[in-house]
Amino acid sequence: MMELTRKGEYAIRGIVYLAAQPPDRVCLLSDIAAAVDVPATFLAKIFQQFSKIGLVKSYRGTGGGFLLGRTPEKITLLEVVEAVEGPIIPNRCVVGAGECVRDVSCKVHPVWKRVQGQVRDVLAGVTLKELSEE
Amino acid sequence: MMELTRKGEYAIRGIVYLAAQPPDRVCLLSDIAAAVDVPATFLAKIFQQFSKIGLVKSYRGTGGGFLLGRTPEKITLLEVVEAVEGPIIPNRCVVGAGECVRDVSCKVHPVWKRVQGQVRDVLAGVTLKELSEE
DNA sequence: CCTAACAAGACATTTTTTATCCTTTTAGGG
DNA sequence: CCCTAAAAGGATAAAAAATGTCTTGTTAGG
Ligand code: SF4
Ligand code: SF4
Repeated sequence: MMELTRKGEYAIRGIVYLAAQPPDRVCLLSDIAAAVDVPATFLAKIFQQFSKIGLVKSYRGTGGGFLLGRTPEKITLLEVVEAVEGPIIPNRCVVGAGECVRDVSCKVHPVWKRVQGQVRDVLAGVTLKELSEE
Repeated sequence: MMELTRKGEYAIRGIVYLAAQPPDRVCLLSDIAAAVDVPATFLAKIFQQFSKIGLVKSYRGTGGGFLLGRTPEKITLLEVVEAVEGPIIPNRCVVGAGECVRDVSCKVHPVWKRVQGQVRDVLAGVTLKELSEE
């Protein structure tokens, strides 16, 4: 239960690698993939998701590649994870009202809310800066 | 990410229902299943898992059924969840050393440890007693 | 020995994960 | 203007996990 998928793990490895590079070094996807040992085609999909929400900037054509969208200290692990895995949902009832008919009186419901909060807090408390320093 | 499966949700609903019954009322699986709206055959599998580790006691034959293995205040939500979902594993590297070749120097690794700890703490802090009181 | 009830294992279906491939778009350089 | 580099996007496929069903076996009571 509660396991990060490979996609999530790959996403983190990829963007942490990017964060560890000199600030304006444009990185090729193929280089990142090789460095962090992830299938290049799969990492491509991941970085496309990053790109759409501005976590990374992408440049096409010769001399193209990827750059971090913001400075590493402004990107949290929570953002990275949620970018590819979607929101942190320990149980479907935390999505919103109406997901479960029992949620009004359910005693378990608030527990999942608490779990969600704790996980989010931990992940939001870590930035790419800390993760990329050696 | 991090979503409880139906199995886990069903497990909780089933055992919370059992905890809400009078202490020595033997409950039929079919009754529990109907009460908590879970497919009876699926719930059977779940209760078999509970039974193996003593979370519930089972009796076969006429007049048989299920009883809670311990008093509700001695059973935590963590036990229930782990009984059917396995241990709380936010990322495979928290399973143990050697799961990931990078774990020695990895900065992300301790974050997952922290997540694991927080989730376990929340779930371990809730007992069936609290969940079954109205 | 007949019936009630759980146990156990095999099987089937659906969904999710984990990719791969192909075509398109964008950009730079000669 | 073409050629090449590189990312974007979409379709597809294989593998794994989740979700559930079915059949048969076991245990106990009457
Ligand atoms: S925890 Fe309660 S509210 Fe949430 S899905 Fe389960 S029954 Fe519904
Ligand atoms: S977080 Fe680090 S140690 Fe854990 S699986 Fe990822 S790379 Fe390996």
